[in-house]
Order: sequence, then C-alpha cells, then structure tokens
Amino acid sequence: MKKTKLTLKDVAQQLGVSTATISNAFNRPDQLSKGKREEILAQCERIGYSGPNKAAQILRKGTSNIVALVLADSIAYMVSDPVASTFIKGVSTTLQQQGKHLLLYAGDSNSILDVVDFVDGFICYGAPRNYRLAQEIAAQSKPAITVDFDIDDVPSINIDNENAAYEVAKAAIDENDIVAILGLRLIDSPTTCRIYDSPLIDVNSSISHRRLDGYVRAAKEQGIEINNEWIWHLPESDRSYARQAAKEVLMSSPRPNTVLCMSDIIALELLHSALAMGIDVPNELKITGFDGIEEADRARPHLTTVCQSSVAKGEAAANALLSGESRKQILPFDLKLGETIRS
Amino acid sequence: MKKTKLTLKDVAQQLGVSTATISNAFNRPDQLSKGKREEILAQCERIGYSGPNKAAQILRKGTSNIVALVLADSIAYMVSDPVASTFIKGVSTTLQQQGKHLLLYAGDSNSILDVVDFVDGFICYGAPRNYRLAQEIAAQSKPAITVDFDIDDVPSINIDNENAAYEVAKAAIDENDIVAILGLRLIDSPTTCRIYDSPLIDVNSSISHRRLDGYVRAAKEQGIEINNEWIWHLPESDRSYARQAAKEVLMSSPRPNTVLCMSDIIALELLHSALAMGIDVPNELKITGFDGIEEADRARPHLTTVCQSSVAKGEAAANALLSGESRKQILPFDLKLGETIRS
DNA sequence: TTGGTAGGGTTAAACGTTTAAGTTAATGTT
DNA sequence: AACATTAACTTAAACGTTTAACCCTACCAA
Repeated sequence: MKKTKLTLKDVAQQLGVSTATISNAFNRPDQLSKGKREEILAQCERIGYSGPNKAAQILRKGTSNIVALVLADSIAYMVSDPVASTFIKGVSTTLQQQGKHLLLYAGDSNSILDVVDFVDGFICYGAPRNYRLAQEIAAQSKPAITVDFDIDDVPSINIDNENAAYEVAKAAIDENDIVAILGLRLIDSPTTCRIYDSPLIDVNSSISHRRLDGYVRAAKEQGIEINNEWIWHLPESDRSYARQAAKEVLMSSPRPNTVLCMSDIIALELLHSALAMGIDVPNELKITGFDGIEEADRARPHLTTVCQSSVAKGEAAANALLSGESRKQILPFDLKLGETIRS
Repeated sequence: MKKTKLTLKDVAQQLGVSTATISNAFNRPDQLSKGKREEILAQCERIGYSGPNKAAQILRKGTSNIVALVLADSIAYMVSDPVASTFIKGVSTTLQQQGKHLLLYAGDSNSILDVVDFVDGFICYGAPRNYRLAQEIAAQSKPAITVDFDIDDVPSINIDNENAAYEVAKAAIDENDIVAILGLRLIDSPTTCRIYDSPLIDVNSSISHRRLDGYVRAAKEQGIEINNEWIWHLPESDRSYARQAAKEVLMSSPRPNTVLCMSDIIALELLHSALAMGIDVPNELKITGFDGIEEADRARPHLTTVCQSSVAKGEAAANALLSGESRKQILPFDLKLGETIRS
C-alpha cells in the first residue's frame, strides 16, 4: 500500500521516460507519438496515477478553471431568494457546460484575498453591499464582471431598471391615486421603515434608485408627487420584512390605493395581507411587483410585474466573463399585466 | 506601474531580508520580533504586496480552506429545491464562520479529479446519483462526509427515514383506505410513472426506499397491502413532475383516498390539484408530505408532514467535516399534523 | 572562563507541475 | 552525398511559497 501519493516524477521514473513526456501525455497529445501516449495512459491507470496534481497545475499554469461568484449577501440569503438563486442557476449551467467550477464567495473584502490568486475570474452580483468589494476585485488584474450594478470600465449585465419601473408604474397609476412604494435597500438601516429624510445610499450604482426614479417619473406624469413619507425601505427582499411593511402600509391613513413594490416577494406578501384583511384588489388597492418570479404566476389575482430573466442574466454573465467580452450589456425586460392593477 | 505582480522574493529583496522572514511575518508572528513584523507589514502595504500567493500556498501547504459540496443533481436544480437550498444554507453559514470557502460541485466522476487535489474535504449530498461518485471520493485520502445516504466507513448525516415515514403514514392511514404513494427516484426512469414491476434502484443507500419501507409497514398494520400499481415514481421533486403525477392519481379509479408523498413539493402540488378539482381534503382525500418546508406552512389546509431541519443537516455536515468527526449521526425529525389528514 | 540557551535571523530544499529550448535520429530534397 | 526539416523526446528552469535545519549574537549561570 503506497503511503504517499504518486507524483508525476515517480511515474516518469517507473516508466523510464521524462516527466515532460508524462505531462504531455496528459495535456498535449500532439507532443508525442500516439502509441507512447496510450501506453503511458494505460500504465498510469494501472499503477493508480490519476493525472497531474491540480494544485501544482494551478500554480504553474496560473489558471484553475474556477470562477468565483461574489455575492452581495450571505450565501444563505442568496440561495433562498428566488431571483438570486435563479441567477446562480444561469451562472452554474453555463460554467458547467464549459467545464468550469463554481466557487460561491460571500465574505468581506479582506478574505477575498484568500481566493483572488487562484480563481480565473469574478462575477460580482448585486450592489450596494458589494460595491467596495467589487472595486477591489476590479483593481486586481483578473477578469471580472458586475451584475445589477456598475463600476467604471468593468463589463456588466443589467436591465434598464429606470424604464422598467417607469412602465410598470405608468400602467398602474391613475390620476388622484395615493401612491406608496415598498423599496429595497434604499437607506442604511437594518429594519423596515419609512425613509422620511434619511439619506439615500449609493445612489449611483444601485438598481433600487434607478427604479425609484422610474416610479417617480411615472407618478409625476399623472401629476402625483410621492412624498418620502410614502416610501418604505426594506433591508432585504424577505417575506418577514415584507409582511411588516405590508402591515404598516395597509394600516396607514389615508391608505394608499397603489403600491409599487420593488420585488415580487414583497408584492405577494402585500397581496396576501390585503386579501386577508378583506381589501379588494385591485379595486381598493393596486399592486405591482418586480422580477417576474414563478410564484407570481401562481398567485390569484395574477400579479402585475416586470419580468426579467435571471437565468439569462446568469448565462450572460458567465459567457461574457469566459469570452472576455468587455462591453456593458443591457438585457431586455418584459412588462406583465396581471389583475392586481385592473380587473 | 508594475507590470508583473510582486512576489515574496521581490519584497524580501526590497526590504533586505530573507523570504523566510517575510513569510513568517504573514504566517507565524512568533518567529520574529514584533517590531520587525510591523515594519514589514507596513512596507508591504506601502509597496502593494497583499500577502503570499494563495496558489503557491495551496501547493506548498497542501491545504486551501476550500470545501467542496458535491451535489447529486445539477446546481440549477439544487438551488431551486427548497430542501436542498436550505441545506446549502446550513453548510455555507457554518463554513463561513470558520473561514472556509465553498465550492459547489455538480459534475461527474471524471471531473471530480479537477478539484480533488486542492480541496480540503468533501460534503456529498444526496444519493443515488451521487453514490458512485461518493465512493470514488471516499477512496481518495481526503476527509469526506455523506448526507442523506451512506457509504461504509464514511461519516454521515441522516435522519431515520424509515421511522419518519412510518409515523406520518400511521397518522394518516385508516382501515379500508386506498393508499397511493408518490415516490421519489424509485426506479431508473426520467419520467413520472407508476413503478409496476420495474426494478427498484439502489435499494440500500437511498432514503426513498427507507421511506417506502416505513409507509408499507404502517399500511400493513392497518391490514393494507400497497400494490406497485399504486406507487408512482418521480425523477425529481419538481412541480411539473408532481403536477403530472397528481393528475394521474386523481384520475385513476378507484381514486385513492390517502396519498403519501415523499416531498412537500409533491404533496402541495397534489393538494392544489385536488382543491382545483373540487375534491374535499381531507374528507375525500388525505395527503401527507415530507420535509416540512416553509411553503407547507402557508398552505390551507395545513399540510401534514415530517419536519426535518435541512439547515441543521448542513451545519452538522460542515461541523463534522471540519472537526474530523467520524461517526455517523442520526438527526431528529418531527411529525407535524395538519388538516390534510383530519379536519 | 566555559558552556548553555534563547531570540532572531538566514539558507536552501522541498511542493508537483509546465514548457521553452535543446538533442537526436529519421526522413525528405536536390 | 550534403543539407534541411520534422518527429519524438529530454533537460532544466521556472511558478511562489513554506519550513526544517542551521548560524549568529547576546545573555546568563556556575
């Protein structure tokens, strides 16, 4: 029983050839005769050498076939959020097709150094928490791509959030409506609350603020000014935060009759709360969502929302990274009219 | 502008000390004087050296701080399945706490060799597709742990599936019931179908077969023999497979009045289909699930199911791997009675 | 004075590959 | 026959660290 693992050198010695030849047998078939190659491979199989050590390969070749997916929030949150997990889906299928491996990264900017040396590239998903981290990554000389936010000169995948929000809001808002917004990560607070005059965070890079702009523009077109009092901040697109916000909105007086939600999860939770309270949707309350998740399809009445394909985003991100694409891409969205705004 | 990245050697030269000293400054503070160490670290900061190259470290030290989570199905499926994604959640939070990184692996047994050399250990989740792969991994001399299935001598995390299934079935089944089972991965087929006399796969290692045993035992106690004709096979715990199986069950005659489902997703889909057809649950149709996912809580009537904590499984798996625990652990489950079996 | 020990360094040999450059023999060209 | 080309290998220098073993110098005890 061999105690220590076989190395390429051992094998070379045993077969009486040079290490280069063994290495070539595995990596560059054109560098040796077909016969010799097959013989070597067969012998390796026999003596239990399963190929060059990958750690050494990574050091020597400088490439590992590992791509890091850098997540804004904890992995825990990301796998449970339908939008984020669908994104991961897109990334992973594409990577797998190309023989790449996926490292899920959700640490801070210190420990990113733990992986930066051996990873082939980075996909950075979701600001703002990720913004500084992504900047550091971009500063490294490794391929990187951002999704759902932007950093100068770094290729990215986005949709036109401002127009998407504008369109869904425009479809929902009528003259004289009282409009409220259930927003995501608008200010720096760990709890659900109205934003009032709290300073908005990260205005430039955040999709939430682009959406806010769109909503506000659509409202303005109907002569409606949305006061900060009617804008809620949720720290995450999470059911329990949403439930609380829904309660606050529905209890407030006057009660808004149009609520624009920055995610479907939020919108659905609001819908359920409203129905449970016996509120007529859409006649007493119009609701719009954002994302177009599967669950929105199953809800009755159907949710009016903006569909964006998270899978497509994931695929686009992986493909762009692997192909060295350096442009910023804007993916399409799709307005979906359900019965939550008009029956 | 430095073109090429700084190495430890460069730094040593610039600071006029040996490479060993620089290395020690980063890794072994006790090996040099405090003053020197601080000076070195400050200088490194200044000239832009962010610490030893990790690829080289991995090769030299033989450890990478990366743990591979080996998934039975595609990552795409895993992140969308509530049970699996919750498991990932548990694993990832634990790993993160301990400063480890998570590599999601869903390839085949060939490409596992791509990572085996630099990964610190393996968590193998879910047979049977994973069974052979896991055997190969176990054959490597790296720490490994299996979850929801077993391999001789490899530590594992499981619940007592046989008893869990027995208990939920016992709670549901009455004398003279017609009992059907919606099972998971029972035979080797990519489509939803009745199993009839198809050979069962992987009888030993599969949780599905343990559950089957439990169901059958409970039925027998009521004098009921479950014919293979009344057992369905679903290739995955997926809504669309479930929908089809639900249709078939509800259309068959005589229609079963007790259906034992091997996952909540399946049970919920059956519940929806039944309600949509105007069938009275539980009076005309009793349903049980398995897993205890969140969504089961939101259903009306509440689903009767077996709760198991996937998060706890994930945490246990990660902890066992990191601590070198070598026993097989059986985690508790929890019978949850809802109104889908008795109103 | 001798010798022992501890602190603070340095040297140099790994870790397991890949690959540019070099060697040799065989084949083809004129 | 002389020379150029090619095929099939080998040599040896990286890749960027870590770490056992060694070497000073200073200090202290007896």
